[in-house]
Amino acid sequence: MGRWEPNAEGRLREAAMELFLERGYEQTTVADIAERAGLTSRTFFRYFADKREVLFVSSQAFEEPLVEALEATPAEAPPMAAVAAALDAFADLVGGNREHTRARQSVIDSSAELRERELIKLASLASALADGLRRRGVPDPQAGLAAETGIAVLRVAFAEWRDEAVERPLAEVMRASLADLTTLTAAAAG
Amino acid sequence: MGRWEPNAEGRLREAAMELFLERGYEQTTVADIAERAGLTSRTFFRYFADKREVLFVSSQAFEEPLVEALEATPAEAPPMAAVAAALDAFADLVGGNREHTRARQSVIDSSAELRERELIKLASLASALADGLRRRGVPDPQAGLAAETGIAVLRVAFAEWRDEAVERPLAEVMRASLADLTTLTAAAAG
DNA sequence: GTCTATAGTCCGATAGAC
DNA sequence: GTCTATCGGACTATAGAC
Repeated sequence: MGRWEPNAEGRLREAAMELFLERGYEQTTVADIAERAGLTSRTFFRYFADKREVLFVSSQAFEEPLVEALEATPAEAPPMAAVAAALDAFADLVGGNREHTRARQSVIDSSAELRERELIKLASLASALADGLRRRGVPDPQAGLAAETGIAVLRVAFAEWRDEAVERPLAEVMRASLADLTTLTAAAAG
Repeated sequence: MGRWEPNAEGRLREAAMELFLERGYEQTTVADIAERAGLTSRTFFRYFADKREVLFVSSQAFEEPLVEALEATPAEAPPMAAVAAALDAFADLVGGNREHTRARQSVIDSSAELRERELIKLASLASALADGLRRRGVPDPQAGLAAETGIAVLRVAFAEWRDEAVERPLAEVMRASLADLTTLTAAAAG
């Protein structure tokens, strides 16, 4: 047993979520969060680069399982099939916890700066997926295009899944969106 | 001739671009920009909600011509064809000024908070396009999917256009990306 | 136009673990 | 002694309130 309570980062994350839900993101200061966690704001900024980051896992931790799923698909699978595998991995990660996901998302939706942060995380994910495709030999611009399109599908399907009354598994919604996309693009080509 | 020099907003925008290129975005304060424009920082915040906004046109001004182009397509055109018309309008708007666009983009790329702001502008555009499609009778989730996919194509094509050595018109790069996308999605369905 | 709260940075001090 | 985690206080810029 040390001088400090363990898991400072986890305590800060928990305190932040509680306060954001209680009184709103903008009405909560970093000092409030630190105080509830039994720390000072100085310590908060040792763990998180800024106030928004307390709601997000690190880009690396978030991207790794998706890139691994992409890379685990057979080498001969077409690019969008590899992307679809990454989307399945995403569904595995967040699809299990609908209530927690909804609570977190309600905070993000309440603040423009949190929405900005969410978008840059997804852009970073798209970039990681594009790199993974390039390592599989997919040339540019197809690699970037497949990755960005995959993220577009993820965004739409995730929003649909969050809001739907008749609840389907996230992976199912994603697969349906991917199929819709194929129909949409085929129709425009004709 | 009034009491003040005219076009305060334009002068602020120009001063900002100059300073960002001279010494970098983060090394420039709002007070610096206001001073070069002969104004105070208080006035800066009357025209722009925050420091980042000085590099962006208002969402409405940016989105209007694209939504109009989308709505001007024949009613029987498939959703992605209407989106393609919006992308053509985008190419018309920014494709003429490659050097200015490159300079502005180099500033945006230099700062994480500017990249965040750019992404939320594009997300807002996607939302406006989706609304336009819904008004044409395109149901959900197809409307959202077509709009988000269109923005994915825009992003990839724009990045390619900016960086290419053998310069093609932006509209041409966009059309090629859209065709690539059709190929990619068709291959995955098989 | 002034005044103020908050975010975020910097340097250094301190208390324990090893 | 070194290393790591926390705290203290001073500081600037953004942004909003009065």
